[in-house]
Amino acid sequence: MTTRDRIKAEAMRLFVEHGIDAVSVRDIAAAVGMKASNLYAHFPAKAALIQELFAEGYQAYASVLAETGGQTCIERLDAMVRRICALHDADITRFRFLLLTQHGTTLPRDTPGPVDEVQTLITQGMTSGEIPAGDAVLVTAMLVGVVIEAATFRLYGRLDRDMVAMADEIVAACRRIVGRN
Amino acid sequence: MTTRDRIKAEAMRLFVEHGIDAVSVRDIAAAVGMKASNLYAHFPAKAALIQELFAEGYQAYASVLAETGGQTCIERLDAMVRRICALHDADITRFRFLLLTQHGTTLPRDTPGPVDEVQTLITQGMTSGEIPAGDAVLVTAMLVGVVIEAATFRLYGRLDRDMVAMADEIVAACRRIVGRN
DNA sequence: TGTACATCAGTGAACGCGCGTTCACTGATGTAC
DNA sequence: TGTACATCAGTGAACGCGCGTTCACTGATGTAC
Repeated sequence: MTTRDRIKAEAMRLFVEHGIDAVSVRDIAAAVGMKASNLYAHFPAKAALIQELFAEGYQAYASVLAETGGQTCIERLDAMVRRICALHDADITRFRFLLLTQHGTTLPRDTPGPVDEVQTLITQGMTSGEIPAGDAVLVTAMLVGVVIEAATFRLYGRLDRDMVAMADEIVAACRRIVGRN
Repeated sequence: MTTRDRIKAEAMRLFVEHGIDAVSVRDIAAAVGMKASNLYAHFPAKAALIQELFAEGYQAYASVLAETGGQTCIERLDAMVRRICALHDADITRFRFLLLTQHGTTLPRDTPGPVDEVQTLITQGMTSGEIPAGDAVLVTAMLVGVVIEAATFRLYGRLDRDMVAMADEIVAACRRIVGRN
């Protein structure tokens, strides 16, 4: 693990624990075991570090969705939900970081995010007739909301099962939302 | 409108527009048309102002849910969703503020929030058998997620209809999630 | 084998800045006699 | 009617602080001759 990666890991941990604005570059440096000035040998600015963490995390979720296969749209939707659950459980800190930064950080508008992957799938399903026609964007919003909020409840201790353990119920709800149960 | 209320309104507007940490007490004072020092005649600290805004907004949502009537659980759930949609459309800035502060601000743990109102309803419905048995907390999370994410999509311009205009579709999805469509 | 040099992660001290907050003061307005 | 006083929203200047960032420097390690 390179020094650069250690900085990223410690920074994300601290951001999640205390909030982004409450963590100074001195805090991050101390967690890594160096002085703040040396962070600037690895990142041009604090904002660049945050941006990189966000973009990578967001990208990871988008990639996992983009790679998901399946014969029918419903099968693909099921698989997407399950893979997101698994990805969440594998790195809860990252999920929490994305949750924390989602409102406020802006991304390059051209790169498709996780939401776009779902929206594309739903739109296809409606076009082909596999899914009952409707407002594809609204349906996408509701699907995304179901997964995110379940994870958020887990984050704050309202739910204590892993996302993977709840995946069957979440998948079932998603199927009902799109109208194919 | 008292000076105190003007401070609260301008502060919320600025917080939503630029993010909480990016808005200084000088910014708020300038928006109201006074000097920063005079804010302290109305609020003991910046944090107290934020706390008050959050608590009031959160409370408003909880109250609206608590007051919702209806014969059956499903009727009450429908009504809750519609009232939340209306409340959202009536003050989008407040919704956005709550969205922004939800991760990071902590509330007095004893006061029941909007989420608790929904959870109580779902639990009752499952106990009485009106709603198919299941994990009441998970179902609550998914219901909350559906509404919040639809509003979030609207906030970021992915959806451009008012929440009230989408209420029928949202209500239908909620019914399917609880298993009574 | 020994010496000179290049590389490079990391340091220490300092910078200017804007932050939240305090406090003695002002000046307009209302009230008592 | 005029004077003295209380009230109170608002001001101006200053405070100490921690922030992000810069930069000349250090000291260990590897390499060439």
